[in-house]
Amino acid sequence: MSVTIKDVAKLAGVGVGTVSRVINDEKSVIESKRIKVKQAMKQLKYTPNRMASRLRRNETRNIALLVPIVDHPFFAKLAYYVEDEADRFGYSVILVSSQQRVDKEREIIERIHRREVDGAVFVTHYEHEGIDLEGCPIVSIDRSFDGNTPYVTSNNYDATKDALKYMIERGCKKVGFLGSKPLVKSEVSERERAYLDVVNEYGLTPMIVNEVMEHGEEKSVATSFMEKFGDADGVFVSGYSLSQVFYETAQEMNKKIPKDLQIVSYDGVFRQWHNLSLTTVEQPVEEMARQVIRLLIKKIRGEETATRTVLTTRFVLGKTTK
Amino acid sequence: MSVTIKDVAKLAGVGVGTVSRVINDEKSVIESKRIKVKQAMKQLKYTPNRMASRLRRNETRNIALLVPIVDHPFFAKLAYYVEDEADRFGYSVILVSSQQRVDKEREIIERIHRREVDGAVFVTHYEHEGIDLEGCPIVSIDRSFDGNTPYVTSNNYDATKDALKYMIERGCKKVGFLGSKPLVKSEVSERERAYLDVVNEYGLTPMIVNEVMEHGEEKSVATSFMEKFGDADGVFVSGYSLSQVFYETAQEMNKKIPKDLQIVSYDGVFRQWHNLSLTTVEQPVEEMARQVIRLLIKKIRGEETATRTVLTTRFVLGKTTK
DNA sequence: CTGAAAGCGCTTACAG
DNA sequence: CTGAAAGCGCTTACAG
Repeated sequence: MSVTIKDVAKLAGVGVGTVSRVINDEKSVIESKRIKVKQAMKQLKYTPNRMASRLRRNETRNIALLVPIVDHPFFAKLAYYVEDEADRFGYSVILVSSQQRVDKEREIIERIHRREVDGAVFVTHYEHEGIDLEGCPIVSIDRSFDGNTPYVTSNNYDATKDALKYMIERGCKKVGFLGSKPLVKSEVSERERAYLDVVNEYGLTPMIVNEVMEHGEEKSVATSFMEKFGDADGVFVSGYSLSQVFYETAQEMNKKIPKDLQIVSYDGVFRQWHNLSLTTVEQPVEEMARQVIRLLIKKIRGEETATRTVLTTRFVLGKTTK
Repeated sequence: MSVTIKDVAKLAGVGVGTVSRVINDEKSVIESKRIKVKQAMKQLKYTPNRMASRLRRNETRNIALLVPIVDHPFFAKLAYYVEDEADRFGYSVILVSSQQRVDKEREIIERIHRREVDGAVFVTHYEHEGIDLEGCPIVSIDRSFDGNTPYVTSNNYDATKDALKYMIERGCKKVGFLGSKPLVKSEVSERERAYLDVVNEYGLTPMIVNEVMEHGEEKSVATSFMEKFGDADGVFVSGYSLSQVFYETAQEMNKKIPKDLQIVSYDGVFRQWHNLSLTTVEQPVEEMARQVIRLLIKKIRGEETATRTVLTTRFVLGKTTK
């Protein structure tokens, strides 16, 4: 029904191979034929059918981006740059929010097997047993998906340590750590390790709330921290949502910030989206996104890649530290 | 190289047609053969190649979502629900941020022609001449893309009118309107129309700043409003980013909110992302997303659809009105 | 440089 | 109910 390469070939008086070569800009085609073909294409309003060429070439030029939820500043920003970078390489991004659906990762892997996508970026944090990743181009953020997949992360340990020292320099005597524990082995855990080392180094008493947490439980977690450690004069909060909720909780409890309580957050790349100016260890989201895509494309092409790529955060002063 | 339907057929001792029927759950296949086929599939670790079936069936099961920028609360939320709803119908969403790239809409239409996607949701606002939309399943938000495409919108006029009346009831004598003018004919313009009608009805002096604005110009636009109409005691702000920036600007100018200046915003669905609690005409983003996908799928299937779908907003009181 | 032909891996009338 | 065959619209050795 629709116009195909055959119709063009017939009208131009050449073989289908030649038309194909013109479409794909192969220089081998002689100029006169090229012109004829182009004319025929225009005349017939021909557009190549990608499904066909993809089947032949066995590549989809699509990649999947799996995030826990797009409707979250960090992931939205990540999605934005992932799409932008992928686009530069001629890839499209299929967006998938795993939400709480544990099986979404399996599904994406299935999609790779089914040749719906060429590869995937995983930003979710579930654990799986016995997943077959043979020949599945996957890259990740903050953790190696299966101990083998390349991933991009930030300098969690050093940045946390520096931030904590800054707080201590600014007078904090009782510094706490508030976070949500990753479900899997993740570089995010380095933040707690840094905290423990600092506490140790300065002879402080550890005040930690760092349990596995689901989206939506921020408020109760923040509250429980304040109940346990209401006398903290400084808190390092790991994670954007948690930081925000914690800030609000502290305010509701009439804490003077930063006078009585200083707060530093890891993740706060979103100053433009809220008017609360947290002092923040800012992750280089854009660079993380671009790197992760470059890694993925290398994997798709079968090239060697680094397993661990560490990018540097930036310490940004806001109004929650002295 | 990879295992195909032929290999399965051979191992199971049936024809490829039968294997295909098993894959697609056609009940016609006799149980004994079905079992054999399934066994063979498992044994060979067979996964059907989607590219092939898509070519045959001439459907990609992908749709494109074109937003100005995903890294924005409204669009992120929209993307989230669009993906969720599309998923229910077995469609995947290819995310595209148009950014300032005017030609992205054309590109998406090209992709439909090239059979990369089955259809598209447009949430961008550029104008095009002579685009051929014949047989292109496209749906939109807040405006009809070409006067023909179905779209989903909210009750802009009524909601704005109600909000303004609320402000007047709460004592506002000098109510202004701050917005960014849509580049194309859009239902968003109804907000300004409602404002003008209210001003007229109550015999007020119109105070309007509503020019075409690019992403990033919020601050200067907000400032220019305050310079022109510094004596306003109430402002209706159209748009999320603008509301937030305007609020900050007013605060910097030491306006007491809501005592001296009341603010109502159209769009503020993002209370969880910032701790600024604006009184807001809240758009039903989730419902808009779901409706837009259902419309699109109808179009893809060639069914009739309504051209204009209007959903109802909710007036949510925050701390910026008395 | 280029045409004819095989083939990518499915689906689907068709005939039985 | 099911097998053999045609065909979806391309790409790509192959031979010339």
